[in-house]
Amino acid sequence: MRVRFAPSPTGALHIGGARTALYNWLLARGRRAEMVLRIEDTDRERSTPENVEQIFDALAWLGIDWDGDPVFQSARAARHAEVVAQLLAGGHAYRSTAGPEEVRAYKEAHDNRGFRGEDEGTGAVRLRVPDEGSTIVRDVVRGETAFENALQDDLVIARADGTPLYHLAVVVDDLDAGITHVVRGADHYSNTPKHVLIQRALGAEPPVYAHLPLLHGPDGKKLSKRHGAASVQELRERGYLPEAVRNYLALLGWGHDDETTFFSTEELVRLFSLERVSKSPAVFDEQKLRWMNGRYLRELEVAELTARLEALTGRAGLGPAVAITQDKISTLDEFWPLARAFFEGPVDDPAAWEKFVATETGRAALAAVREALGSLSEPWTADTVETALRGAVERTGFKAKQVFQPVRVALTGTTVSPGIFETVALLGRAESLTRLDAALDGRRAA
RNA sequence: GCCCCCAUGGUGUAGCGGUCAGCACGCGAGCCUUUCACGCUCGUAGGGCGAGUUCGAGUCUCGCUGGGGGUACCA
Repeated sequence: MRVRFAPSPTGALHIGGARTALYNWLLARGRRAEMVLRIEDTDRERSTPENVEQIFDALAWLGIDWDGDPVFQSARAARHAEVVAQLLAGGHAYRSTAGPEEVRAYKEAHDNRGFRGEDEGTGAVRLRVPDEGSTIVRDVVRGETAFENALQDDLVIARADGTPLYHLAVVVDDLDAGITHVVRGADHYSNTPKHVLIQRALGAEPPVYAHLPLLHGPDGKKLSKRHGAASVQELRERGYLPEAVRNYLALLGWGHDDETTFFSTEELVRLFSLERVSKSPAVFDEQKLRWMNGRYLRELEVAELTARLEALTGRAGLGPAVAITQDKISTLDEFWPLARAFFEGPVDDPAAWEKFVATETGRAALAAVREALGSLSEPWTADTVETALRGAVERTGFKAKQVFQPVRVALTGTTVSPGIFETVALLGRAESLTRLDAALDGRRAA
């Protein structure tokens, strides 16, 4: 068994393409079979080196590998030409100058039957499609469908200049590579009878086909940039974890049973089967990905999460901040907004300042806390800080919240931060007192 | 226009002729609580429509409607 993945080589690895890659990969790895990668672009207009590099990066990030060197369709032009010549010689194809106009006219004159041309010895190469019978497409997820040959046009397989067209190229490349299972998007379903027709003309047996349901955006339209993240590159930039993306993507169009939601990659490899792939299109729901990502993120060891965040932000020494923010974030890029105050001082949030610091209770609370913390020496930990702060609360007679929010704003500038005791503990005695004094002096962060 | 596919709550899905139609996200309420989250509890909401087959249909058949895909000398 051998599968192949052929990304659209436009640079971005779209989410739909990523899922197709994943399914192929799971299938191959689960069966100890091979997966080859092919760049389908007969003239390399789209597959620039930069674009191809981006695709490779995205696949690597997702943890999807393949066997052998990637195949560039453009490099196989000679082989394609050879097959075209063979088809011509065998009478399975002919040359015709008929263009779209002629085809339309023919169909109008023939009750919408498929276009049939004359061999003119010049022009584009068209495959001769039988007038009778039908072409059966067998698909693991969709069953069997019969396409009437009489309705199918004699399709162009090579341009007048001899360069091959997609339908011819895929079939030849799959054949030569010994591909046994073609797992691709359902947008190719209606094209499949063409491929089978070419295979028949070549005397070859069709591979096993599996057409995956398309992915849509929340509006039911084809998934695109308008819907937010549309490529795995964007997912990566937004701070999603590859393992979470893999898990989520696997579930878009496939399910194991009625209750399992979390699958390790090993489990996916073991359990995945084409037979359980659903037929109907799915909507990519970033909210659910987000939730799932948060679950994965919280399960990471602090050291591991720290390493990933340091790689992402290019900063070091994030560990302590990571430890107290881990259960508050669901994507990697939610970390910095919560942690920046530890490294860059309080942020400026006038509304928070007005509401909690520039008030009478706020100032009273801060003064009480300044005093309590001022007289607290070592050890300076979340526990000792808590004792001190709770003591201050008691002395003021305020509610805990009335004291803690002003402190939070004084120290971080905002009303949203990690736990207040942990925050004070991490900031340290000197810095905490400095920021408290600044607030008491009415000096707001700039 | 023609051809093909699809159809369970807002979303992803389970079911494979007899279930109180299950699970998860989301949403709502409550609990927890120093903010925001996390976590926990409860709740909300579903088989497009119409026929047929059957003792019995989300599950089988047909029609309709809706959505999607294809229909290039694009991939």
